[in-house]
Amino acid sequence: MSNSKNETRKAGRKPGFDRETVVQATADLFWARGYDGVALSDIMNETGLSKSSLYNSFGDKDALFQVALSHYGSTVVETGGAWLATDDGSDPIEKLEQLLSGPIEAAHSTGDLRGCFLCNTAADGKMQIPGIDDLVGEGFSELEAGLTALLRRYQPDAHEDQLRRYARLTLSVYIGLNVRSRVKAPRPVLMDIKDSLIETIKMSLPH
Amino acid sequence: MSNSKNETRKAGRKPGFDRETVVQATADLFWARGYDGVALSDIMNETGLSKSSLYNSFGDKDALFQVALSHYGSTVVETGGAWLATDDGSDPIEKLEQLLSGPIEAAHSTGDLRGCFLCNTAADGKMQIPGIDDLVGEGFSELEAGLTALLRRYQPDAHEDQLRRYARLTLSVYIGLNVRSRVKAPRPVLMDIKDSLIETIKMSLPH
DNA sequence: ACGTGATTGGACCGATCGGTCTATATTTGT
DNA sequence: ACAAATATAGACCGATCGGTCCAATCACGT
Repeated sequence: MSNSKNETRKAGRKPGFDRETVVQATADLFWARGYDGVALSDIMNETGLSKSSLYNSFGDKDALFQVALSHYGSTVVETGGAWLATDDGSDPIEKLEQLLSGPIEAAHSTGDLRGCFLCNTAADGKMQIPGIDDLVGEGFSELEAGLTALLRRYQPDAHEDQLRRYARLTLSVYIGLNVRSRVKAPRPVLMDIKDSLIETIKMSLPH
Repeated sequence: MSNSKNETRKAGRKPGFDRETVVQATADLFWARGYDGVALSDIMNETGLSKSSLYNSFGDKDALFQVALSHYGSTVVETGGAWLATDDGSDPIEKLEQLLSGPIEAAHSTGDLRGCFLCNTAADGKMQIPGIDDLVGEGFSELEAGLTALLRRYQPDAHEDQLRRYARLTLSVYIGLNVRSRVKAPRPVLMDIKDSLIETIKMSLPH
């Protein structure tokens, strides 16, 4: 008889690793170096797992990448989207400023050139990997929703359509900012982009 | 001495290919599939040249990529920038509309998912390849200059600083648009981005 | 005609890739 | 205690990568 569903209570050795930790390390690798830039041996070195364990627990490289991007989506992107959407009493424009300053400071202050994993993946043209296109789409949708909520808080009287349109504009600017951060575009250029967008929002959604 | 300028005139077999054609084909490959997505064998197949000829005439894979991106810069980007900057009597807003519609139509009408070679390269994180960062920076600068000129034509009275800031904003939006086109973002989303930017320009640089 | 020197195709190379397989270790149900 | 099921390490595999080398080819200057 088989059993109900989840309990296939069988025997077997217990995994000697924490899944979350492994996924996190894998995501960091793919984030920093992209799909082609990461070899299975890199993941083995970083996680301490052997190839068999990786295949056993996650599947092939595509599946590994899928899991990594999914993890990024349910951590960085989701918390980011929620942070944008949350009304914590802060100034919405200030929050927008912080969001856009993120990639700029990452590149110019901390020298972090990873950019945004979602953006990198989208630009990489690796969309044939199963599930990737959906994950990217969902991630961008979450950010869009967060931005829409943020703008709604800034200007509650605006039409929903208009808020969404400016949220989409903002997201596109954010993507462009991330891309240009990766190539170390001069700080004044990036600052201009940030400032002009904020100026635009202020002007288009009068307070 | 017969010869013209520079050379040590020696004997030797003549190259059996047109350099321009080879560079063009190579650029198309790298554009469509990125650095890691193209093998030397792909270039050999596409151009008909053997590995030795490629190494002899261009150098290693990095040099090949460098030449390809440079070619893209001096054709697509340069003519694009010049087209933007030229005052051909057209409506500047209409020209802006055409620019931003480019990636949208490419993805949704012709199914062309190559995006922008410059943007793809920037996002790819392959900046350690010699000369690449400069080429990318120059390309973006050209587009920025073209956009600045375009906006100046739309609103000659605006301050140069403001024009440049909005040109940079436009370029960032354009990059984001290209990235999202590659992942087949829904057409309405992309149209919203385009429309909101144009609305923004109209509002910020009153006619 | 002839030799010099550049061009060319293709064999060849070591390294690395993603992926599989087998032997062994470890845990659980009976 | 024992068998079944799972986890792990590492050897192993074929394919492919970028790059080198060499012998054959060909054009030019003399």
